[in-house]
Amino acid sequence: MMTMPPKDADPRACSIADTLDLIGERWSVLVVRELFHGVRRFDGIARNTGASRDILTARLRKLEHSGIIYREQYSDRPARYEYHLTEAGRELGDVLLTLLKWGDRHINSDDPPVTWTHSCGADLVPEVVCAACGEPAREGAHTPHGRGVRPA
Amino acid sequence: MMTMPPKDADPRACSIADTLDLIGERWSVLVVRELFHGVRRFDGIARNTGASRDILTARLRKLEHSGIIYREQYSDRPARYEYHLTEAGRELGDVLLTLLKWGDRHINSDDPPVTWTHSCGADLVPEVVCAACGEPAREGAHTPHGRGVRPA
DNA sequence: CTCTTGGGTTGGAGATTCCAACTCAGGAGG
DNA sequence: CCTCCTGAGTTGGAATCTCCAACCCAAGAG
Repeated sequence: MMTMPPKDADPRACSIADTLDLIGERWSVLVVRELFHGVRRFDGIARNTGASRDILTARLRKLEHSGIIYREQYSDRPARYEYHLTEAGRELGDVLLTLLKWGDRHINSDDPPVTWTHSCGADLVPEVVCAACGEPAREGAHTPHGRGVRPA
Repeated sequence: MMTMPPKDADPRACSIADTLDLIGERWSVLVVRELFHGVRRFDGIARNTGASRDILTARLRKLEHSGIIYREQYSDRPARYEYHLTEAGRELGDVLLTLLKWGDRHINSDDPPVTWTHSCGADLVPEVVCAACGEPAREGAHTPHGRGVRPA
């Protein structure tokens, strides 16, 4: 049976919530992280994330059904698979980068565990900007519109 | 008792994982979302997220201990509180925006439930760029460095 | 004097997650 | 031939977490 929200709840229509329905369970984001690191096989993903194997199986199936990853057979008899990101999965890189930046600033400011070199040569510091004007997005985001908005 | 990883696991040192330890449980991100929408009180957050009240209490306490939110008393007798984002909490806005963008593109492409107007006048489309060169961050992120990196 | 609002706490049921152990198939070493 | 190792899972049972309605208390409204 699907779990239903409490009787008096009225959840906001929201793409954040919808996205978390796909990747919000424990381990899912770390699975995607491993694929970005180029780790493509079950055992490697299990080891590097810390997920138990049964749960990892469930997460991989769900990510596959959600169109975020696909698996490719690289051996029959016995069947062996590698996992890959789809284009939609690769676009989750933006989410991972903002999570990484926050943790680097607020938890590991003394010693960031992983840094990425950007193609421009600099150590990558991701910044979220408005596509229209190029200014930082967060501070200038005002007045939400749409059916997900509530009358205060 | 804290849950321990499986015996054969060797989790990667990673700011993404560390950040998810703070906000990765169900409802936490949606609580932060509500604070960005200006909803500051327990009942409103419960209604708009769909979280049950006991779990919401636990999440609010954890977010508070993590330095992401703080609560301010606006009434004694009976004690009543409003929740607010700290500066660290406000910086999670970048994470929310990338989650929002992904869901808008891949789940709700026909009808995004909430859009934000940016201070420049345009509808906000968040983009993640390299702070050094201004080019998109994701495609150009190569060769990770640091103790969180594994030998393939 | 009852109802509503606000901010929780409690109890018990049900769902999820944990982890070790097991499977099956092929290849390597001895 | 016999055993170990790798890969990709499955299975069982225990521990943990989540759900949700019901309860609590205090103040204000009708």
